[in-house]
Amino acid sequence: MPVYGLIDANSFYCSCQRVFEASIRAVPVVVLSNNDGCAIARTKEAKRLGIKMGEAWHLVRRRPELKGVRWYSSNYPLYADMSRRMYQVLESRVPRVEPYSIDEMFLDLSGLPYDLPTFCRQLRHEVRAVAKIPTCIGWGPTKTIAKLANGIAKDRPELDGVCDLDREADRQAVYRELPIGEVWGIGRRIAERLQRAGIQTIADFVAMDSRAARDMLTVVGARVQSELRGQSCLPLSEVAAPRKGLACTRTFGRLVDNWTDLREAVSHYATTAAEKLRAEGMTASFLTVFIQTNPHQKDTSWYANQQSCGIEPTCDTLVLITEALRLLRKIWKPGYRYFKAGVMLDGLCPAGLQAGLFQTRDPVKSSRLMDALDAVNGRYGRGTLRPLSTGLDRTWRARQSLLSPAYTTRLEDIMEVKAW
DNA sequence: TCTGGGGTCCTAGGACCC
DNA sequence: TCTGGGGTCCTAGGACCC
Repeated sequence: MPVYGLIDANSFYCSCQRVFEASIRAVPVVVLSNNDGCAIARTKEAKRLGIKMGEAWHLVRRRPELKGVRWYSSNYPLYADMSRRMYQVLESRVPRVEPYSIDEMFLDLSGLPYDLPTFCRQLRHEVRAVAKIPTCIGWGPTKTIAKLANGIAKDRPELDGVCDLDREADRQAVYRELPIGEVWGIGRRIAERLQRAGIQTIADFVAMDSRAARDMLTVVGARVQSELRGQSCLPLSEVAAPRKGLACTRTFGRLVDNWTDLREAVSHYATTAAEKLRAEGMTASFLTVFIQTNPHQKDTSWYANQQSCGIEPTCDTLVLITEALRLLRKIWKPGYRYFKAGVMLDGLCPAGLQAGLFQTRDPVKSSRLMDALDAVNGRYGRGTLRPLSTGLDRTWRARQSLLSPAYTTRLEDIMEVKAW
């Protein structure tokens, strides 16, 4: 029988901030989304103060009881690097590890010659000691059960950060207690639909006729049900599937009402998207540009539109900018105050695989230019060398009023320790 | 002052073809 | 001339995840 584990960092982004700032280790900490819009990570102290996931920060921060909360703009390069460190520790101790998200990894714990509760406690302590990140671990016969166990480990401090749902009897007890909405893969909509049908707890759902579950919730719901019954449907995969698309989209720091700024922003997003593409050694053959005014204000001043086109597979920044701006010209309407824009790339293929029969550009020249661009920016920092169309002032950029240093990924930001 | 930025998978329905 | 079935591909939209 397989045993799947799930290790999940506690308040990951906040924990990353705490690694480098001893003074915030015991105080409530919040990390904000791009543009300092809403709270996307909270420590348990912050949760206790009633700060909800996704709450608009400009509203929350006025509450008097939140005076002592320390908050940060999100710093993704830092979090990505801390995630890598966490993975390295796990990889050295567990035969197979599947990175699932930036702060979660599935573990294959099948057939290990250890007592699992003891082993998992040690694993937690090692991640804490080496990568400096606090975690919880849950496990069971399927990924869905491991995920559920992980949630329980988080909620119940008396479990010392681990939860074992490998035994049927333990699961049944848990299933009777927990609402169906707690299950991975059952979101708000589906939970509501199930509740209307009289299904409240996980036990109710597990007992539901499989055909009825399938008819109501399609194959997705049927799979969740099987997994909860202990039949594994979601295998562990150590190699990430090649991604299908990527995007660079941003809310502006202020509303943008003129063509020049919008053009700069879209050029900038196309540049970033192209950099991501090259970093993964891919080309794209489908490009989408979208713009929108404030979606929270849908009256006559609201406008949203998008345009897509197929392109000769490329990862060339200049080509992507040209195409993106051509699409932008088609959808741009003057007189609106734009709130957000984005560039999305699809039809991703490994670079160098499919040289088109009727190549209209010189691929050697393009790839040399892009290599040079990436080399300069790699050495002297992103954006050192960039197309002029991405703008000089860039006043539309998102707010990041409290961005912490990139402690582990930028040499200038490395911590200085003075001893005397 | 005013609300994130990514991704995935599945299904339904239309177009088109044999 | 009329009618039927079945397959593929594409897209939009919904639901989920972090």
